[in-house]
Amino acid sequence: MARGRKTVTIREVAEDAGVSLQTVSRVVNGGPNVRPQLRDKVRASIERLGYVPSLAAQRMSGSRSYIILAINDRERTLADWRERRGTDWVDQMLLGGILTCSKHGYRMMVELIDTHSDHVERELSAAISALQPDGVVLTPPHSENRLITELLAERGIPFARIGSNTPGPGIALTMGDEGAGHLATSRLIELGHRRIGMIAGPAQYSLSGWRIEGWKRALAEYGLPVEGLLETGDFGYESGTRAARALLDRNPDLTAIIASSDQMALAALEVARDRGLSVPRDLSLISFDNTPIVRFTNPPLTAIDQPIAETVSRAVEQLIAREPADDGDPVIEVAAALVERSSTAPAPGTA
Amino acid sequence: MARGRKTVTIREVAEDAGVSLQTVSRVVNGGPNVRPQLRDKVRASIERLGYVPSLAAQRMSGSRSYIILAINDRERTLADWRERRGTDWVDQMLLGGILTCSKHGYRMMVELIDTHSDHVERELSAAISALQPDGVVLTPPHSENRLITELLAERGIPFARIGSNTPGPGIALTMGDEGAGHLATSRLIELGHRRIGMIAGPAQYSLSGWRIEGWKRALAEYGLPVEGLLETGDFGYESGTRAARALLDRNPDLTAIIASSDQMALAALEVARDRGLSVPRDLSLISFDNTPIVRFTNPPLTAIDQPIAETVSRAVEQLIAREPADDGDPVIEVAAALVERSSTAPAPGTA
DNA sequence: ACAAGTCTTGAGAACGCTAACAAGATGCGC
DNA sequence: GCGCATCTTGTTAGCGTTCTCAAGACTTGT
Repeated sequence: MARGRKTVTIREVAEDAGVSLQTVSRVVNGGPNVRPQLRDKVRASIERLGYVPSLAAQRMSGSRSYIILAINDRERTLADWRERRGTDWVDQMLLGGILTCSKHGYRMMVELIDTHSDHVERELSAAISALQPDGVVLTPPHSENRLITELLAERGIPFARIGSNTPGPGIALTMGDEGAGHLATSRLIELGHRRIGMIAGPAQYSLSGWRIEGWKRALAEYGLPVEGLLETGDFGYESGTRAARALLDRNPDLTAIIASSDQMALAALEVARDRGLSVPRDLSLISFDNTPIVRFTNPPLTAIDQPIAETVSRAVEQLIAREPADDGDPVIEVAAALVERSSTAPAPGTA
Repeated sequence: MARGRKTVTIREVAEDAGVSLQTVSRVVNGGPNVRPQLRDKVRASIERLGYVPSLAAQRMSGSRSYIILAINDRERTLADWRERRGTDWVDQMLLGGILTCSKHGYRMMVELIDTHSDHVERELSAAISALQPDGVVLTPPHSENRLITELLAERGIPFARIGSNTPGPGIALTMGDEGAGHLATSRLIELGHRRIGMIAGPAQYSLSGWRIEGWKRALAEYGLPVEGLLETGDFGYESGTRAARALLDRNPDLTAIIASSDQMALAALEVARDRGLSVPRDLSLISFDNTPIVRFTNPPLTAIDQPIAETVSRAVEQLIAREPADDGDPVIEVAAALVERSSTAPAPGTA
């Protein structure tokens, strides 16, 4: 079987252009000191032969690997997948990442790792040794995992922590969860709501805590109570059902709920329907994430939009631009926005 | 800045175990002729030092690259993303791919390519030269792009065509679209429907044609008419709206619609609601894809479930297991299933 | 016009691994 | 016990690129 034509190497380009390997390499990498005339000649040869440098060889020669590694939680990803729950979050981060990587001649690779297992270090370590990425993007809950951040810091690999707002090591990229929690709550208060329940995410995600903080701050600003209005879920549908029931059982006068994920909001919507509560007439609902699902529910949900793709994109930009011996790692905020749909309305009995 | 500890190389393992590099290499790759005693000794050293072979170096030395490349349509992916339409399809294929790759010590990389641009060849060629993947997974509409399949065949790179049922070159993996179209249509006929409209996908996707074939076959089996019952969309929401309107305008007696994507089905649902038609009382609806969205619509949609993850997983298995000089490329079918929810009911006026 | 730079180019080593070959050890049949 | 095949281990030569260093060509200031 004809193995097809051999790959074009830098050597062939060098011969074709009548220069040394090193000169071609300089042209390819935009090296500074090459006469324009020669440069054009080399470029012509590259174009004609269709030369593209081999990633593997580039890595081998000790420079960059042109690979950014994205770490996702295997457990959660698998569960989402198995239950066909939709993994839009993964999607978004991948898109933002891949697009930005390709813009800079990089590639993004995804690795699934169990945060909870005691192999975390080993798994991550193996991935890094095999790939030797130029940067790593950590998604929650990995962003907060000390074992992971310390390993990366020790290895001297630049990394970004998505959904974290604590300063280094590693670039932190937050979507302003405290602000988003505050924003959603404030809006409900403006609409006349006084008893606003919160279905938070698991404590293991620090962003869960921040959203709660924002919610509390808004309530405090209006002197509204907090007691008995907080429930915790795991972002999944079932946990949302439990939480919504608990909230409504405990607070007959509840008129609004903020859910920390679309799935939990969907569950709350269903619970409300079961109890004969009309959304938004009797109960207003705001969710977090704004995945495609919430546009097609009945009614469509008002939601906090998480600019995940944008955030990951920013993270990748930072990692690629990063100088090896750079100064302190920044904390970057990509603000979330409130998208109003039809699950929010003035509180019952309001003008 | 301390660059962190250096990566462990095969050389260090060899020294630690007191053997040659080659022996370590053999142990790592499961080479056949190593004395058990030595093998265990080497394994112990590997374990102790935490050695993991460098992907780049492995590729360099002329063997496999341990990389499977997945090609997606940039245009469509970007549009999906921009409009936050949900790219569950991408998700599913990624998951199936990544999981199966990692099971075999491979990695999956995603590349977005414009099918329509005249750079297709160049883009693909560049990706292949840079990555030198051991296999390529083509998703629709790339699966049918001659420029692409010929390029891959010529280069001698094993590849799989998802959503295609025509024999080689390249492994074909179909979800049985003709059968699925037939299945959905038959079910509706069983329910007493006689005027069943079809909103097909774009002709550029060959699976669109197959679904139409299945629909026609089922109708023909019952001597039912086809005329005026076919509309074409582009899988997107807006096109679904247009198609559904056209269908209902032209056929006042229409009692069922099959839509070739969830988005188009959602649009049809909305059109029906606008016209005061109750789903499923007045109009039954079956969609293709079964993405998470359709579980949360009102009513939840009956849908043909596309086993995308499963299919991609099978594709990857095939590619990895592939011997270089293998015999003919197979055509593999991973059958789709009908998931009944609440958008289908007996035709109006039926027992 | 000359010394001291700066720009431009090239030669050779190195990156970490495996393929191909070579050589020594072991087993087998007779 | 000898010759041959087989098993086991080691040695050497790349794979395609960039890095380091060195040498030649060109500037510039005086």
